[in-house]
Amino acid sequence: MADSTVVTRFAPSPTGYLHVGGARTALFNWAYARRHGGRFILRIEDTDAARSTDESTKKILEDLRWLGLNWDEGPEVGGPSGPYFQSQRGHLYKQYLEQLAAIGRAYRCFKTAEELTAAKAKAKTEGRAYKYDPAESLNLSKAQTDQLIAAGKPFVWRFRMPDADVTVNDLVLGDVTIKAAELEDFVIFKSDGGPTFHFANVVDDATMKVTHVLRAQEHLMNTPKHVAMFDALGIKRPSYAHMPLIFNSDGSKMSKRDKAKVARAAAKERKLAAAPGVDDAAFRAFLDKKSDAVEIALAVAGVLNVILPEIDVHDFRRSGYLPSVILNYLALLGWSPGNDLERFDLDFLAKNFDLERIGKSNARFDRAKLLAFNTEAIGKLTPDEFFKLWREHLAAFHPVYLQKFDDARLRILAEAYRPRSRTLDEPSINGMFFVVADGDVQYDPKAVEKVLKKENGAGLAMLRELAAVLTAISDWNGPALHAALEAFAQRAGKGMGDIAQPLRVAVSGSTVSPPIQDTLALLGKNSTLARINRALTL
RNA sequence: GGCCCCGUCGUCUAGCCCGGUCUAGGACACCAGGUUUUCAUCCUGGUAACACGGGUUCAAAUCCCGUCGGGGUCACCA
Repeated sequence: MADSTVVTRFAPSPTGYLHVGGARTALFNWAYARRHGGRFILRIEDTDAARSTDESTKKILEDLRWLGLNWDEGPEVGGPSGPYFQSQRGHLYKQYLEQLAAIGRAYRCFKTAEELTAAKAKAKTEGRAYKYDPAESLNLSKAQTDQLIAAGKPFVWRFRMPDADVTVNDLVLGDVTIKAAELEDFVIFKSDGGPTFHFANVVDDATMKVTHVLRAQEHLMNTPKHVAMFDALGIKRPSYAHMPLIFNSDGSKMSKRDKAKVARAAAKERKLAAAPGVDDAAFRAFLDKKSDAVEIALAVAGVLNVILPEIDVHDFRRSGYLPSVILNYLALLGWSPGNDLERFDLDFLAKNFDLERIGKSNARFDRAKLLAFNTEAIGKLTPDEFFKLWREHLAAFHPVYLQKFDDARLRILAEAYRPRSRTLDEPSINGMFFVVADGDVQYDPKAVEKVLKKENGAGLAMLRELAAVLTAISDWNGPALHAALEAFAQRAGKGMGDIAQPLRVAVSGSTVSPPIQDTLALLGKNSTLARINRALTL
């Protein structure tokens, strides 16, 4: 039964990429709307002009689309309640502010930030909890107010909270009551003439006729403010559902700074003196924890070859996770369908998602489990599906492959890696030796020592014999190579592993590659022999 | 610190609302074997939890209270 009255929204502020926590919020709102045949709105909360960027908006839209979370109303698709950028809805906020002012529920406050800070400090030294005292502002006469305005004194507008306890009927947590004494008159219009988050949020939810607000639990203490405004405006409150938070596996908050932390630790441990493309001052600031710039973290990670923790949806995309897997895993963080069911897709959520089964306790993000889900999902892909997805991944993150390989060869490479890939990025990284010139293969010293030089160069001796065997092969393809190598192994009384490893190190530089006959076939006879000859000189 | 929310294996959770079927189920991780041409898979088995203390009851993971622990929030950020 379609309940067309349900309207949900996802309202990110465009200050960076789409965070996984935000993605889950979007997912739940999307799923709830779908489940009830309602509408899902995307709204950009860019009231903070200093931090919001168009670039970020673009990225967030792109990530949502990549995930498959399509919105019925919002940027780029329009809708009856537009515009969908708060920066373009100023007239509405003004209008509702006037309405509140007219009924005495909004008033000017001329207190400066310094005065407020001082009052807070005083309360602290006196050991009492600070609470904004509205008396002075409320007692200002019309004449006094006019005079202050005429004098150009800056002011904010505050909302007059009711002198009563406020109960929020949360669909996940149940009734939550906050005592009147805990609530204070908060700012709804800043001195720069723009609305604060609280006000814009409420006016928009009201004018967009949002019926259900599904958001993270960190907003719980904002909700009394929000419902009080709905009440003052005489507008029916939407239903609220606050969901548990998502943390790192160590219990810390998942934040962009995690990337800086990991990169900084690596830079210090390896005594990195500079990072490419980063000027010295900025780099030093980064090391001194004065800056957590993501660009610097990425540059450091690049030279030191360390993997930064994934935080944003885009990070997981770059790491080669499938959108369906991210969605599935995220849904499990805070929701469960019961019946020991764990693998499901968007379609399932659109049919089965409900608020009753949202959990109340915070969850930790477990990358190992995400990886396991991804491994399984990739294992189920057909060769064609894998090829298509990997090709897209390469186009976005490793275009060098598309320059070096035509689709026919790329398809063969894809098939060599498909059964041994847990992410779309693993083959991209592990297969680098396929796309570099023969003379540029990087030899891993440990692999060379262990496989080629150990025991008086037994591996090298083996390689010399193999070079002769391979040179004699005219029919250069997987099955033929396999047959030839196996025959040689028989004659030499060796196991396949004894011959494969020296060859693998010689042609790839490492101990890891697809099955050796496939690797050699893909590389071609010339490259194979050239690399073996080079390895012989190591 | 005030206020608010939460508390089942290492992690995510099922079970809790409607006490008995729970000697607490699943998944991931971990451990031990096995398959394998490296890697990645794959197969088999195993370890592992109701935070603690009271109470209610014939019976409590399930209901009540307290303690402890974790988290959120206290901006002219959102």
